[in-house]
Amino acid sequence: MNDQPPTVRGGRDRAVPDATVARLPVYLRALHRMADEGHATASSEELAAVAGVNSAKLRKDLSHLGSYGTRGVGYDVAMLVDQISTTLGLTRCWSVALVGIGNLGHALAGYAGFASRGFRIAALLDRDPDRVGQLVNGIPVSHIDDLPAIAAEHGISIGVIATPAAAAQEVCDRLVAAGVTSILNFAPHVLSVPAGVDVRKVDLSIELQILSFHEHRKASIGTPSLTRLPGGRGDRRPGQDAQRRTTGTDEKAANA
Amino acid sequence: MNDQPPTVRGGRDRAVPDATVARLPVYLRALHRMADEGHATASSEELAAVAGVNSAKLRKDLSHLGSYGTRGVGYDVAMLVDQISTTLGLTRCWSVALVGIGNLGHALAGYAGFASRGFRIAALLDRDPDRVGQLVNGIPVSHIDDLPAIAAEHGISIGVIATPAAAAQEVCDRLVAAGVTSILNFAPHVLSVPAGVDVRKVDLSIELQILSFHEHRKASIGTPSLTRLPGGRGDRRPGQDAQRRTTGTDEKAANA
DNA sequence: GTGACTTTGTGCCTGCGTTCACAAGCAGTT
DNA sequence: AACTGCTTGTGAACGCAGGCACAAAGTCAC
Repeated sequence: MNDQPPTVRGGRDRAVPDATVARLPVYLRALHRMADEGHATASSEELAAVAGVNSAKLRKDLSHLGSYGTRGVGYDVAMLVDQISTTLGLTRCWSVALVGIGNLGHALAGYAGFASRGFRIAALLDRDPDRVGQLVNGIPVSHIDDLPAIAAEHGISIGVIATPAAAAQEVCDRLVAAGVTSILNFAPHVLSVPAGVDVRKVDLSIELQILSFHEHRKASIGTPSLTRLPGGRGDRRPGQDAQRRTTGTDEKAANA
Repeated sequence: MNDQPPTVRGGRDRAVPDATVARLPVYLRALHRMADEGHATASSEELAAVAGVNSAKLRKDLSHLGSYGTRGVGYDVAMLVDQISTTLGLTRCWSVALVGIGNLGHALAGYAGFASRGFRIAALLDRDPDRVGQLVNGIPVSHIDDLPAIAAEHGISIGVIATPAAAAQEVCDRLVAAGVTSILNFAPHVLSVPAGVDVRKVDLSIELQILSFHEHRKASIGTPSLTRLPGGRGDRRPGQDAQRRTTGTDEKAANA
């Protein structure tokens, strides 16, 4: 059923677990922040605090990339940035095609976080003739029919789907046909793709529904007896793991 | 260290695992779709196909809510919709406060998927005086300073942060002070919250970076020897698990 | 050069999540 | 009423992930 190892093996024998890959971007952000604050070196405790994770987990994650720390000192911030960037493939610039220039598409086209991480939105695509030709954030909107030519011209291998659910599968098929092998899907629809194509989904309403579950639970058990959550003394704690699994999730797109 | 069981226990003895909770919204969407297509009943195989998961996983997930299937027949679609909705707390309407009316905030304010799932955006908030008073999607933008009054008035317990990273923690603190106990964070910043407050994060650039990793890997191992992925015969397969763990996510925000 | 201190890297254990495989159970037919 | 066929619900096994605790290994001071 599953003919590929769950954790993707890289060049030689260094297998980077999916859970680790999902956290590397967080570490990268933390490192950039510490570099801005003037730190030339950072211990696993410091980094873990900024990244919102356990220090042992961080060390184990980084150990999968190799030994880039100095015992007794910590990690060299600049070197670690390079190493993580290399592992994530961020040393080059990726051209991205964004399909669906509606409400969300507009926001994504203008999202600064993409460009700052080396992702260039090379093409905006839509089906609506009225939108074609418009300039969005300085980029002209092209018709979806022109996708093959545009994808070939810019060497696009990553696509973002921000269409309504009904159009998502067809757009997905077109992207794959145009050579796209990684897709970020914002449409609330389960995509089917050939083997070798990676799909990640972001579903905004699902996130709210998961929060609703917890809120509902808190409300129902909070009313009768326990007035407050057990164990909580009101002290702060990083609440960031509250994320992925949904997103959980989760990472790999192994074969069928 | 962790004084609360990892899987949240509901009313009596039915513990719903976090991974299951994260999938319930997907099942709910699949059920709505099948209802629209005229199915009064659905087998676990059919539902699993639409939801993009393993049928055994779906059955085990649903078994945590109780026995609502009929052996030899399948699940009653309408009853299952009710059951999942009740579990997720979607039988009532949740009022949501959205902070940060920039590019992304505009898109979120107009996102139809929220309203259709029972989430009402009761307030838009921003710090910029120029934005205050504007109508966005028919909702007036209020100043962040008015949050306490607005939150109390509408009974808001869920907040969405769509501000720049630099403002996220302060906004988070204000939301918590105003009584918000569940937060959906789009800002690329790790939030610290008191115990009892749930945080889920959605980081758009992280998703792309994870795709970049896989793309980078495909490119580097694809060139030398293996021309295509192993095991892939080009046939379709639902590639949706490729999601959550980042996003995943993951779920719980237990105590510190 | 030696000692004390700090921090990394990792072995080990525990627990959750996923999947297989099958018994239990219900509907429809004869 | 008994039988056949189909589907659910779950027991059991397996693998990944998280976290503790410690040995290895480096720096700094003297």
